Amino acid sequence: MQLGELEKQVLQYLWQEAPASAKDVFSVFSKSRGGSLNTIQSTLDRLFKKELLSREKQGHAWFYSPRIERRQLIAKIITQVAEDLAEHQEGGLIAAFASMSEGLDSSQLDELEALIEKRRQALKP
Amino acid sequence: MQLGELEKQVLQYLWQEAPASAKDVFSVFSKSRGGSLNTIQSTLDRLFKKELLSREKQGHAWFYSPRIERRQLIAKIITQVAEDLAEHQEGGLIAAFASMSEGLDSSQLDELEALIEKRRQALKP
DNA sequence: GTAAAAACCGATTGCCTATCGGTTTTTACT
DNA sequence: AGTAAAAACCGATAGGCAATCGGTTTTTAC
Repeated sequence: MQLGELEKQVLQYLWQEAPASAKDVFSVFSKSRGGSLNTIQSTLDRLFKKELLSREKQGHAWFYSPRIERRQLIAKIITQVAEDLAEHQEGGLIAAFASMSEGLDSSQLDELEALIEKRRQALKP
Repeated sequence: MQLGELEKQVLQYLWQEAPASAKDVFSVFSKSRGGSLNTIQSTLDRLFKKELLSREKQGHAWFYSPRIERRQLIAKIITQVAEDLAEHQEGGLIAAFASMSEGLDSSQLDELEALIEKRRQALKP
């Protein structure tokens, strides 16, 4: 899943504020970065075609919302990267964890253990 | 760090077998995928310019080796992805872990805990 | 010193994002 | 219903990067 810079920014915005129309997004982005409404529109369309956004007519205009949570997208991309580069017998997720764990310090390991515990609770019932 | 398909394959090869010359790599790749020696050469060159490979003259030809371990590269790319997409207050690494942990089952959590333990030992002094 | 090997250079193609002008379709109002 | 405004849609273009490879220069080995 390859994402351009503007696509990422638009996604970020929609995770924070959805649903939103092209015009809505444009009115926010035009201040900080200029550009035209059409650019935003085609970016939304590209994200829609990538199935990262859903859309729904509300009155006149399309309103877009993320189809996938931020974390799920991050996990998806990361898993893919790991699968692409890991040794072939290794599973993507565990390979990714193994790779990253080498950069953690003691307190981050604590945080990570807390995450594991949380996840175990979620799996419990 | 954006990598093309051939670049990834060449890296994979070099992690397994280094140092290697363009000709070495070519002789392996030409069988499975065809292409010309020059293509391999410019791919090695691109990876070299990206500082993912080092090279050294051995006799006549350049011999290339990875400058970075497989896991380090995976970790680097993953951290970058996470930083790009995480909420801005969140740290890249922990964000990445948090995202991925949601996809793990119980036995994978066990594996992960073993990794943490191993990492703790490594930090010990 | 010359022939072979390898490196280097430059051009081309193809894919994808970003950009935006212009046209068509839809909506809303009188 | 008829028209004006709004929005969507279409198509073209530019720019960046990987992949590809032909041709030229440099290096090496005998």
